[in-house]
Amino acid sequence: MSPRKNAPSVAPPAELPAPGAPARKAPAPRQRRKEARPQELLAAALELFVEKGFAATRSEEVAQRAGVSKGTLYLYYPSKEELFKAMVRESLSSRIAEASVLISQYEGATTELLHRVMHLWWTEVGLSPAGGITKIMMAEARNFPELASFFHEEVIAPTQALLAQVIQRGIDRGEFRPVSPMMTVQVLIGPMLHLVLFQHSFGACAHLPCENPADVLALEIDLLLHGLCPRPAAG
Amino acid sequence: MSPRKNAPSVAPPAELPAPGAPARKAPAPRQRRKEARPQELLAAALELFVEKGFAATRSEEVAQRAGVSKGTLYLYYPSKEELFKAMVRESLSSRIAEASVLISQYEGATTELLHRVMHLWWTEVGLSPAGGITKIMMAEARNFPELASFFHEEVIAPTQALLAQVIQRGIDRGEFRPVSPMMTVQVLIGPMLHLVLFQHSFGACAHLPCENPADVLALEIDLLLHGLCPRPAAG
Amino acid sequence: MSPRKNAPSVAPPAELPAPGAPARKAPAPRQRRKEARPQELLAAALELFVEKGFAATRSEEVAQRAGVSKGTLYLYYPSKEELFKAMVRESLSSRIAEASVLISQYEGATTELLHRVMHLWWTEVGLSPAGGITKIMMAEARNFPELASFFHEEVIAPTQALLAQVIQRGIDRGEFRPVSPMMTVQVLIGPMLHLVLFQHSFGACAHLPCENPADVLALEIDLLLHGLCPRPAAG
Amino acid sequence: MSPRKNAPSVAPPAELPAPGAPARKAPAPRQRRKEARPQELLAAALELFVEKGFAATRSEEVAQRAGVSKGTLYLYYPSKEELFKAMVRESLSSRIAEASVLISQYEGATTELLHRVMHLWWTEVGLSPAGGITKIMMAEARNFPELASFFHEEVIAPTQALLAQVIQRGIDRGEFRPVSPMMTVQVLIGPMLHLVLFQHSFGACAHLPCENPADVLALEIDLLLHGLCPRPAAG
DNA sequence: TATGAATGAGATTTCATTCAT
DNA sequence: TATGAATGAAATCTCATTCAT
Repeated sequence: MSPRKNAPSVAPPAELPAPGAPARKAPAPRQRRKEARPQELLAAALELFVEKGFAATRSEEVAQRAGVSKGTLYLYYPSKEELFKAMVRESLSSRIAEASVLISQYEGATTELLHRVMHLWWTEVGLSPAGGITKIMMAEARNFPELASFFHEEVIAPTQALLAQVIQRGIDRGEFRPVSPMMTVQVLIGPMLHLVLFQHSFGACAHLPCENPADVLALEIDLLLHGLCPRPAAG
Repeated sequence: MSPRKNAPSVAPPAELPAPGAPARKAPAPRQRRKEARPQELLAAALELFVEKGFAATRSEEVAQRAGVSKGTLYLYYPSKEELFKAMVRESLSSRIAEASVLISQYEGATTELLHRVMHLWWTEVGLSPAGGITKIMMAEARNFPELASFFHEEVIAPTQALLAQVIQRGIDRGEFRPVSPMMTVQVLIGPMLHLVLFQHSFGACAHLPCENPADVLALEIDLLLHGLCPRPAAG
Repeated sequence: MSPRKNAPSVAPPAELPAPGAPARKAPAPRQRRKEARPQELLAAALELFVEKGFAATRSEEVAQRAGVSKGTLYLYYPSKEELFKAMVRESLSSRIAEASVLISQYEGATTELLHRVMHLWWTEVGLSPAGGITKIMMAEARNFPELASFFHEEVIAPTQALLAQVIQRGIDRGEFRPVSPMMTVQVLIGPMLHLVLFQHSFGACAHLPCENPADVLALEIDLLLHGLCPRPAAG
Repeated sequence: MSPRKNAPSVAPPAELPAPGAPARKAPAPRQRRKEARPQELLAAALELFVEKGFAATRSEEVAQRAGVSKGTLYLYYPSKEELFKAMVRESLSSRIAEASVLISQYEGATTELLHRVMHLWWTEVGLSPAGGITKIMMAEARNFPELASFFHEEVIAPTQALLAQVIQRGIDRGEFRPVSPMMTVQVLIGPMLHLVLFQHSFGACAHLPCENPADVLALEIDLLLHGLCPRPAAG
């Protein structure tokens, strides 16, 4: 702390607003809604982190967008890093849990299940800002190893496990060829992630015509399931 | 926040030459081959930009790794941004030209051509540091729109055009189903890019066992060509 | 710079009551004896100011240690500075008054009186946290001039006057050489203060073996009274 | 780094000075004297640290007083803490070495030697700003334990050892009574330190008449050597 | 051509104090 | 009377870029 803060500044300038002036607009209403704050901050953080990345986002900007002051942010999250983690948990961890339920209860064909899981992810994550989180994690992983570990543990590993489970189910039921589940998961995830990353990077730059992502996705699923080559004796 | 503060650089590579060693013996202490300078700077830039991203890379570090002083860097490239562009041209633009030649001269089956093009890209770009450039462009695109435009024009568009040409060739020759070439390109690129991005982000973090990228790639091509579902009457 | 950032607080004393323990059982959860509040705040302030200094002590910490909220502190003392003054009056001013009484009523030899006054100060002030107040005043005097004035007036001047009175008594009664009382006071105070300051600074740092303060003090008094040089004809 | 720094602000406001204006006074001559800088910075640091303490001194202020910018300070010393240490070494460690030489070469009476050592310290350290260093170390020791350790090792311990050596010499030669050297050192140091601390705290506050420090010091030495009590059979 | 000292805007985080409840 | 959420001015340290040599 600076002593200057305590030592009463020599003659505090009379704080009177110019008479007639609009009373200097009291700094802020200083609202108090403790319960809502975390959500608001997390939402602001999500938007900004996705837009600019972790390092390039100023914590003050997050606060501002949430409508509070810089100090208030630190009242709720002790550091930018913790804010980020909270945002990830809020945005992604919960979706993974939902998908897990869907999968374990599903009874139909695995092809159908795969379709649904991928569409679910696409609409719930890919199309929402949350999809951009992966983009920034990829970029900042090496600069913030602790964040990378956290993300792997909290998001990547569970997601891969879930999808591998679906593939395995298809193999067990004779619906799929006997491929390696974990590797196939990579192949499945790849284009979707690519689509999302593209949306959140170049796609956000008002640029050349991107293909319609939904169509690309449909094509991808079709190709992966049935191949690019025509079936020799496809009756 | 600067990443350097948070990310306690994974062991700064001992910059000291072994004592007694001839200090890496630059041809002449002050008069090194000036023609080599740009290449050295570009090589250093490539490594560092890929490792840490554009914003988080300090220009002094680039200079240092190239063995020159900070001022010298600015003698060759008027700003960090121009350095980046030069590095992209050096690392990627030339590879695209090479591929273009290969494709236009190829005479065999398109399936085979696709295999070769993708393997070429994988070994020449994917496995080299140059693969990481895309990672950082995705992350920084929105923060540095001019860089994004440049990259799209110089790299993305040409690459997509090239691959679309291959797909079209396959369709024309009856080897492929009549899909949309541009969309199929996205599907093709997706998993490869994903693989590369992963290698350059989480893969660089000493983490959980990544699948072997080459195997994943092979599987991907196989799946895309022949599908995940077994062929009904695959003689 | 805030010291808290640099000085990784020597193990924040676990603030949690032992689980299951009755949470220190304040008489009534909300309705504690209001009369005790000022004392509790003053006691907390004394401890913390001595430990960390005036500027480096956060007012919230004082409140916390006293078991109230930050706002409550400001209900009793309008600023950190006023809190400090109140704490000084509570801790030191009263002791000076006691000593004054002792001196004016004393009837024996002045040597003896001096012994007693000094021992009194040592046990009542030097050994108690109150001794540390002088340490912080010395350090912060120039940053908080108003506090310095206050302290000089309230503590330093009266103490010196009191001791000068004792010396004068010794001279008047032929027990002491005819020295300057005020200057001799400085000499007397010096080592005691030094001892106290040391205790509250380096002595609190778990360091090299400090000499036993009480022994040092005894030696000091002995030397000042009888000198370091042996008496030529000390029968 | 913030991208905003790199991304060329949308339309840099034309930097033209108002025509006729004095060309905006080029920021600073940007002098270059590398060799002199450390001394200048250390001198500024000494003054300010002594005046305001370690925590309350802003590093920018140090730079300013040395006539350089904030950034330049960090070019020479990587942190405020390191600046402080360098300043201590510059100001105190060298004096201790000098005194050591004086003592080991001295041949006369120990009484005389003690006089000279103490006067030396008084003029070289006590009267110079360097004397204030001890003041701040006492105040900040508990907030900056690492600094405290450093200071003890570098200054306190060597000083005490040196003085103890002198006392021992006096005892060995029969000039002093057989007292404990280390404890006597404390007694010797006490009032001198007190004098110095006082000078640098309350004494700097334009206050009540302080006694003349030199006189107090002389009296102290006289008393310690010959005692306050008159000699029974002194001539 | 090459250097590296110097600059200064800027980013995170802290904390005395206020005030709605 | 008591709370504790909210504010915002500071303080340390970083780094792209300039420019005297």
